[in-house]
Amino acid sequence: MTRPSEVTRERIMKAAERLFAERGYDGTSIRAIVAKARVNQAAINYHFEGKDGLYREVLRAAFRAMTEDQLAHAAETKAMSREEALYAFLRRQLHPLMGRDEYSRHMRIFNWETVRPTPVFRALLSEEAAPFMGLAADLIARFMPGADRRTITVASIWLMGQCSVFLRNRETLAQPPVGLVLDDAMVDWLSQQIGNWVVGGLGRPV
Amino acid sequence: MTRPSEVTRERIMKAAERLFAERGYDGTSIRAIVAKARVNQAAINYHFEGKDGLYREVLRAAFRAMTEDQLAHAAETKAMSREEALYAFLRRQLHPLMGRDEYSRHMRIFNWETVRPTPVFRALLSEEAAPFMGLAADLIARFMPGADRRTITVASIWLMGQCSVFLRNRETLAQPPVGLVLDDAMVDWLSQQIGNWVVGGLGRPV
DNA sequence: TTGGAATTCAAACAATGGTTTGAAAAAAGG
DNA sequence: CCTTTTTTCAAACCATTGTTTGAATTCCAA
Repeated sequence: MTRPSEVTRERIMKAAERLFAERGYDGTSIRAIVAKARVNQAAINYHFEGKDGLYREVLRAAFRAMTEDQLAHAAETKAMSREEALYAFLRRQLHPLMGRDEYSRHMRIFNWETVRPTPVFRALLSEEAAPFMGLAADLIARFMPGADRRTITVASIWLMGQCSVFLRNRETLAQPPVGLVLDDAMVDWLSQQIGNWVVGGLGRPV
Repeated sequence: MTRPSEVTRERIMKAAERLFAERGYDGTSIRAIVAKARVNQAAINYHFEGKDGLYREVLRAAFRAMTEDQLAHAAETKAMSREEALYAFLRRQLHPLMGRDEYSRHMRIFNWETVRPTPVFRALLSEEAAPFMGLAADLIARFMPGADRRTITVASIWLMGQCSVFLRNRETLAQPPVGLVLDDAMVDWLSQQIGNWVVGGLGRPV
């Protein structure tokens, strides 16, 4: 409940989130975090019981913010047509392509986890991923009425992956030989385009 | 040209490839490599001028093998119908889902690079990625005659990304709450399914 | 104001990382 | 066979890492 301790705690969390997003867990040192946060080195052990504990806390916060954001839009999505809902979903997915806001950082942290998930992430996922997956599954089900569970599941994963190749390789794609410029207009066009392909693909399930 | 030195060089390369694929660059220590390769610790510095040099060499070899493999199939792909060619392309992409062969390891090494590309990888990509991209672009062009360059480019990237979500999250998807079992039959079914969606999507470009 | 708890701090610790060293062993060439 | 070069080896080196320590400081309630 004490005020000053909360301040440094918050400073550490903020700095750590940025660094973990940028360089991953292994690439981020305690000393780099405390330098950025302008706190003493021992503070991390005092407040989080080590680097692991800090990472767990950052991951938790990122995950919570992420699902909250998506679930907040769930209600309004239900009111849309299935096509509109799909475009909205894709746009929200592609949004991190621009800017370095909080949402983008969270995506980046999760990206690090995809190659070799830490136990912390695994636990988090098995606890809280269900409602998140449910959103995509609901959306898919509107395009594929009568499909079996496995198909719905795979299609949901497939849908979530539609944008990930652009998200993940953002930096690489911006350079030669591709040279993809990712401004606001481009993201708009991109979600439209991908949306069309997805609608067309799911529209005629063989 | 000396024989014995080539042997240890090869031993190191082989062990390093496996470990880099499994744990990434940062997660792999020199000591772990030499232990697996059964060589002296100083051998890496002697033969590769350090960890960086070894990694560069592994990356180069992986990249070369990869493009060779893809280009080898390019000819036979041209003879197929566009649908058949697409299924073949997808199947080759999804292949690393099973087994721990060389091809799968190479894909895994590249996966590590997508989060934060090393300068080595960047250079390699800008030098040799063009023919690789060209394959996908050619395939796409058969489905989208008359489309402009940008659309073709984006669609090619999109196509290559169709499978990546399954590849990259393989371990995570295998566990609850998704629990995707990835045996031979599943990979077959998966490429078929994705193929259908892609064909449908590209079939009606708005 | 004061006394005890919470927090900060600089310094040191222990472990692990990549790299270097200099001598010993092996191989190659004459 | 002897010399020269190449290759291996055990050990040490040095930088960096996460963590611990114990004293100093700040905070807050009594």
